Amino acid sequence: MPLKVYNSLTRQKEEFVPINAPYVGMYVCGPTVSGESHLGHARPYVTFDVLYRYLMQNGYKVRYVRNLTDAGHFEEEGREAEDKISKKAILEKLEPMELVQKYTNLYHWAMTRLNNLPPSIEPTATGHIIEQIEMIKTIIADGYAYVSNGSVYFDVEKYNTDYSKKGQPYGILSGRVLDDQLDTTRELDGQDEKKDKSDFALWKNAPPEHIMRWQSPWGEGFPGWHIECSAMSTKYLGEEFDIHGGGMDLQFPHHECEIAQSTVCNHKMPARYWMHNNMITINGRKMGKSYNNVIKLSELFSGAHPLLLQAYHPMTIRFFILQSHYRGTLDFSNEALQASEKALKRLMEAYEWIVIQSGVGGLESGVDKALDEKVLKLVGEFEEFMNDDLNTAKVVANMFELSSVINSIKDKHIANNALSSTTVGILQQQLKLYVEDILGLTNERANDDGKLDGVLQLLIDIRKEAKSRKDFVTSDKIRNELAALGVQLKDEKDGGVSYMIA
RNA sequence: GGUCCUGUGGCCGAGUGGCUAGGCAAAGCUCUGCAAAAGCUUCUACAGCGGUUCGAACCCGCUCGGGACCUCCA
Repeated sequence: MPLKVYNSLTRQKEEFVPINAPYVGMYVCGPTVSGESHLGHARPYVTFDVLYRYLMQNGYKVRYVRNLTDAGHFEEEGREAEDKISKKAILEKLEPMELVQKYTNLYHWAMTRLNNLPPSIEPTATGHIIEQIEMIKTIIADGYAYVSNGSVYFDVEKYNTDYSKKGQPYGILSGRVLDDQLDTTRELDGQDEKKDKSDFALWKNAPPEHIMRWQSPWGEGFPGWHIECSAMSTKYLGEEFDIHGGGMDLQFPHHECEIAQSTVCNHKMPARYWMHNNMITINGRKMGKSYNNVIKLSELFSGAHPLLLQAYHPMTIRFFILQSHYRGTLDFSNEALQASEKALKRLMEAYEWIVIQSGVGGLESGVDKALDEKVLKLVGEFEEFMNDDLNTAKVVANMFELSSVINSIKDKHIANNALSSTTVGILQQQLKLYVEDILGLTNERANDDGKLDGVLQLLIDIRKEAKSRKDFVTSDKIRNELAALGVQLKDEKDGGVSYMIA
C-alpha cells in the first residue's frame, strides 16, 4: 500500500517514489519575516510537518529544508523597487536585521506552540547571496537573462521558446499559457528595463535609499524574489530532489519561476513532486494582507482580536487544520474553531485513557468478534488514509469512532474482555503512533510538576468526604468554584473522580 | 479577458457511480444526590435544470452562486 500524493505538476495522484531511497529531500517555502505569521501561515507548516513526520515514520531519512525570506524583494516589481523589509524597518525605526530577528523569533515561537518539528535546515536568503549571484551568472552565461540598468532579468520568452521544445514550457506547473496572460493596464515604471512584461527580476539595482544591498557584478543591489529558493534548494537538496511544497498562491509565479531558473542552471526539473496546500479563508475569502482580514497566530492564541470570541489553544488550531484535507479551502469561524476545541478534548481524553490501560482485553475466545474486527479495521485504515494523499480528515474520523468504543469500555457499557488483548495492544500502539507521532497532537494540560494535581486531589478528597455525609452544599461549592476557575470535575462510574483543565 | 477550483444536513467538514464519514449544535433516554462527563437513540444532506446509466451527490451539458491565480502573498 504505497503512499500516493497529488502532484500539482501532473495534476494527479502519484505513487511517491524517492529518487534515492531511503533519502528524501523536501523543500517548503517559508515565510517572509517582515511581519507576524497569521492563521493562513499555519496551514502549510502543519500540513508539511505531518508529511515530514509520516515519511520519517515510514523509514525515510528526510532532509526537510524550509527557508526564511529575510532579504525581502521589491513589493511591486518595477514600480517601487524597494526592499519590503527595509521599508518597514524605516517605519518602525529599527535596523532591518533587528526586525528580521523579531519576526523570526515570533515565527519560531508559533511553530513550536503548534508542535511543528523544526526543519533539518532553515536557510536564510541573506545568508546565501553568493550562491544566488553565482546562479544568476550561470543563467546570464547561458543566455537566459540579460542585464539592464544594473538589474538582471530572466528572459521568459526565450526560455519558453527553447524549453517548450523540450516539453517544459514556462507555465508547465500552473497551466498557464504565456500569451493568455492578462495585459496589465497599470503603468509600471522600470518596465522599460525589461524586454518583455513577463520577464522577472533575478537581481535588482538598489536605489540610494535602499538599506539592504550587496555588491554584485552588476553593481550594488539585492536579489529578486524567486532566486533564493532555487539557490538554496539546489545547495542543500541537489539539482533534483523529491518534494517541493508550499501554499497554492505560490504556484504562480514563484514556483514557476523557480522551475525556469533551476532548469536553466541544472538542466533538470528541480523537484519531482510539487505539493500545494489550499488557503484558509475567512467569510469565504482568502486570508491575506491585501484583504485586510488576517488574524495573527499570537492573536489566535490569546483571543485578542475583534473577530475572536475567545482564545484558541495552538493544538486546537492544529487539529482544526487536520480535520480537513490540505487541498481544500478551510473556512475560519468561531463556531468551527469551538467545535474543534471540543472535539479535540473528547478525542484526547479517550486516547489518554486507553493508552495507559493494562489488563483491558480478553482471550481470543469469548471475544465480541464483530466489534474486534471493527476496531482492527478502523485502526488499519489509518495507514490507508494517510497513503491516500494525506487524508488526515479520514484518519481523525476513525479516531472518533474508536473513541466511542474506548469510552464505552471505560464506562463499562462494553465488557472489558469484548476485545481481545491483542487487539487492544494494537489499538494502543497505533493510536499513540498516529495521534502523537504523526498528527503531532499533544496533551493540552500544563506541565506543573504535579503540584496542581496534588492540590486538586486534595479538593477532590474533601469533596468526596462531604458527599459521603450528604453535605452537598460543600461538595457542590467545590465542584462549581473549580468549574468557574476552568477545572471540570468528572465523577467516574467506579466512584473515582478525574478532572479536566480547560 | 485567460487559467483553475468550488457549491454537501443548523454549523464545520470527508467522500465516492450502488454499501449513503466524522465533529459541533439540538432533542430524548441511561447513569447521577443534582449536574457535568460518558454511552445509546433521533435528526440523512449533497445549488437548480436537463442528459448518460439498471442505478448519480459523485460522470456530461447548461444555468445560478462563491472563490483563487494572472501583482507581494502560506
